[in-house]
Amino acid sequence: MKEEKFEIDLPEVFNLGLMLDCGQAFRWKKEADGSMRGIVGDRVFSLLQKDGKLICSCSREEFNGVLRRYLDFDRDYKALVNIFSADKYLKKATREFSGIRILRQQPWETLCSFIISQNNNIPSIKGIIERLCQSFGEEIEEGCFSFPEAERLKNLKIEDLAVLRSGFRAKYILDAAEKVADGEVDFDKIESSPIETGREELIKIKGVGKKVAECTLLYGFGKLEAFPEDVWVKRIVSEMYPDGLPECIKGYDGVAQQYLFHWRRNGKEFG
DNA sequence: AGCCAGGACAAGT
DNA sequence: ACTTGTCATGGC
Repeated sequence: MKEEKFEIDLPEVFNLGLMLDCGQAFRWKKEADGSMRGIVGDRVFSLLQKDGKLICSCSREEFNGVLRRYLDFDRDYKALVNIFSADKYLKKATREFSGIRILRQQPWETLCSFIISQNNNIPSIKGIIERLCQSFGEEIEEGCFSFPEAERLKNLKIEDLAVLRSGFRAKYILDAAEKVADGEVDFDKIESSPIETGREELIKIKGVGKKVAECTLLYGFGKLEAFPEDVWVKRIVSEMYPDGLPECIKGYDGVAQQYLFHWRRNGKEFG
């Protein structure tokens, strides 16, 4: 099989390694040569950021059809970061961790991943997801498995998921698979509706509360006004923004949240 | 060894 | 409408 390559110039605010490993997605791995290897849908991609270019192990058509959207390639993050700089903490966070973009992952994978994330830590989340894919996904290439569809999971029983070691979350995964596969939670509707509709739909799933719903809407549906509040972001809000979030993030609350989350999680408090 | 983790839920005020 | 105990499991 021939290894295709496609190169493209990068926009200004773009850090591939950071955006793929800052708690949005859980399946990308950094290779020895610095490239990132991961799976989107039923394709394995190897991506390398080098000298202002992105080098992709795929064709131009696949980049335009899959990665351009996944990486939020065409949004002007430079302008966005500039708007955020009106706030002093965001100014620091965006400078220190410049180049984070909000990924647009597949909705089902996003939903399922953040159900698994609840009351859990990132290394453990990655392990559970990896075992989920190995156990129930399709092997695309040697050692690379797709994320199993809701239809694949919906008829499984709790015992079948024991291999995941996902604890109390197993029953939540099954309820989500059932409601999504049966259309009781309608992804097309969520995508084409205002965010409030998505919130109402997603929390119909057992084990999906406000936080998981916001994460799904942000990372899976591109609703950048979604604002997930996990323990870290709650600390940020209570310590730095006791009187409310800054006006400058309006409409892009989730983007600001991602910078602050990563900043705080990497040991920064007040600076 | 014990505490915590990108929470949600049910039961109790 | 707010607070609290509980839920599995693993990482550190």
